[in-house]
Amino acid sequence: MATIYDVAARAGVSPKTVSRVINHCATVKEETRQRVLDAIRALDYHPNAVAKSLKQQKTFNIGYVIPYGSDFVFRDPAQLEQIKGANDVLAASDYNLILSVPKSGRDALREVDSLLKHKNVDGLILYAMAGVEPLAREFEAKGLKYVSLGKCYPEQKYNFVEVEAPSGGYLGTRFLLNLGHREIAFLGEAPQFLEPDKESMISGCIRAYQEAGLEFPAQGVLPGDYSVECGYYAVERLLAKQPAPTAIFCASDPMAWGVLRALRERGLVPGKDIDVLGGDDLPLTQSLEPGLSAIHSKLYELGSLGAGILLECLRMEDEAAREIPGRYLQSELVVRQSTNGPTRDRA
Amino acid sequence: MATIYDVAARAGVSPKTVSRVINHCATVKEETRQRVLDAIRALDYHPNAVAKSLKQQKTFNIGYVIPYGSDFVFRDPAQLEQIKGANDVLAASDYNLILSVPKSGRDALREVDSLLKHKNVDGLILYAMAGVEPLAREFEAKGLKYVSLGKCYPEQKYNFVEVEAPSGGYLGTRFLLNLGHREIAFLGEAPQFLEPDKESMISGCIRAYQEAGLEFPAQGVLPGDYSVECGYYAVERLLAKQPAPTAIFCASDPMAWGVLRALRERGLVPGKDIDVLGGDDLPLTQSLEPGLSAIHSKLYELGSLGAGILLECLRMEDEAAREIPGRYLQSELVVRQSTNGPTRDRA
DNA sequence: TTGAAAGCGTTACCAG
DNA sequence: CTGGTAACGCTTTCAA
Repeated sequence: MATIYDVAARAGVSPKTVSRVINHCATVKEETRQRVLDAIRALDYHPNAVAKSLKQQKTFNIGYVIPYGSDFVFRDPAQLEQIKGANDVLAASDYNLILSVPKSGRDALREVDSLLKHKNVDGLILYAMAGVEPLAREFEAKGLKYVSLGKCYPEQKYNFVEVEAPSGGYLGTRFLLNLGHREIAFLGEAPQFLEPDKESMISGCIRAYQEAGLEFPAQGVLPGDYSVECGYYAVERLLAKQPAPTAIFCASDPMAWGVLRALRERGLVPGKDIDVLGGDDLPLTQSLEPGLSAIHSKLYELGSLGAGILLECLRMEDEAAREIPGRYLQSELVVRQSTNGPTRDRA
Repeated sequence: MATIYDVAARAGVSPKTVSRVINHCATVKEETRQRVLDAIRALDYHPNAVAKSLKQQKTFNIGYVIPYGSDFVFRDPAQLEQIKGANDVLAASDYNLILSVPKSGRDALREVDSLLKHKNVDGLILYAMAGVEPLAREFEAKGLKYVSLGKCYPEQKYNFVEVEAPSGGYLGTRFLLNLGHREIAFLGEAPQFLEPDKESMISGCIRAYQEAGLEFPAQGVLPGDYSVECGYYAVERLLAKQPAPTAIFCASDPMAWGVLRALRERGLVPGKDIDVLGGDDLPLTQSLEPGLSAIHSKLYELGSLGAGILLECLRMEDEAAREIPGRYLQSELVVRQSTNGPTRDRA
């Protein structure tokens, strides 16, 4: 492998001049520049990234840490939308994406250590979920630049991007109430996935009821784990409620898919016999026919914005970079065929 | 940040001795070893991976290259199973996983360049699909260690792991024929996804027909792009065939999901009115109720075995490492509720 | 506009 | 069993 010295020798200049040419920086006489470029081509020279890293104390690697086990990550389409967002931004930059997902959630700390301690990342994207606070605190203590997807602890003010779950719940519930629904069943988030004190989608649902002057049916809420199965198996219990729900609002799309399937099997047609509203509006949902109405959570943007902010951090000088105010992403309602209001003649 | 010199100074030894302790290699007197360990702890010292890389000409990074655009990758559960397999193996090793997925398929070469040329990976996992041959040839020319998931070109003998598609097609078709089906519709692979000359699932289906002494209904084959939509929209054309198919065999699970949905909407119950067989047996399929029968393709193993082979390569001496014979993964049939044979009284 | 030489933090050859 | 010292390949201060 040719080094910068080989190039310098062949071009009859010093390594420094070659370096200047490579980094298109300084003013190099056009003629020498050409000579150097020729030598580079002739030797098929490519600068060694590792050496450059050592010198510049910069690796051009960014770690994307999801401290929750690979089952959770690779089989959840919502996770993948976030990763995709970050990937696309980083692919357009000079940075590499090091994906750090422990096989099991219990190995999380060890994984992160290997990235941090050995300092072969310049910054981190950290997926936030219950239990992540110690990690975030460690990053802060060590002065490591990071941005979290979701808040890592309630008081976090900086360096995060978060989908505002309550506002999604509010939007969806208001919509269903306006359609005339009075018996809505909710398949919400499981407490163990939420940061303590994090406001859930449900709190937004409650607000919508209050605004409408109605009492929120707390007994109509079931916790869910975001999965298809969970939605599928929840239907029996949801339908058992008295009075029977005329609509089901799910905190995630996969749960809604499971609900749709279970309803069909019971001969109930979504959007006709009973309304269903999803909570992510994932690409797969968008390609389903007939369409599932959903709260569109900007998951792709969560990832891309997070990566963008981190890159910005890395460009800034150290001190200021620590404190980029957190950003909230608002959800939007996408109405498709699964929500048409309660069936009058069925009530 | 403390360096090895700081530790050496504090422990009153030379950097070399510290190095020895860190790498648990040489024989260091227990007492000095303890002194060094104390110093390491006291200074919160962590070896710098970049410096180590430079010295050892080894980065401990492995690139996972999918030269096909992030839409394709992050929204295809089958891709993700493969990545998960590789991730889990690498997570248990000392290597980091650098995920290299261009935003658009057209940027593929540029992406790979940045990894290769700057040599900050020790090896590559390359996902093979139509058009990947030049990349593989380049790796070989440069002596870069890689393993491909799928063959990159027909004559490839070494360094690949492949799911044997024809044998899956054979298994599934034989099963359906044995159930008594005579009118089977196939939703196969799209030619643009296949390496030229690669045997498709369909060739295995044909073999099953031949063995049964039946003629393969070539007009019953539709190409698919593996997606849910594709399956959903194909149903109309599949059902239009004369005589009407009693079973639909899909080359991928997502296509089968789309088919199931479209059938339900037409009031046809899978496994009763018409049989459906999927081609991947993805985790999501496994969690569906009632179950979709499917050819279980070992996608997770594809990724994990690929990563395992690459790690093995990296441990070997250069010359020999280039030629690890390719491995084929056999699929298995998983029978669930969607395949029960043709309905006699409907024929 | 260009170059000599030091240094980034390791590892490793060769002495002691 | 341990230590001086030269690499690894690049950047960069300072001087010419």
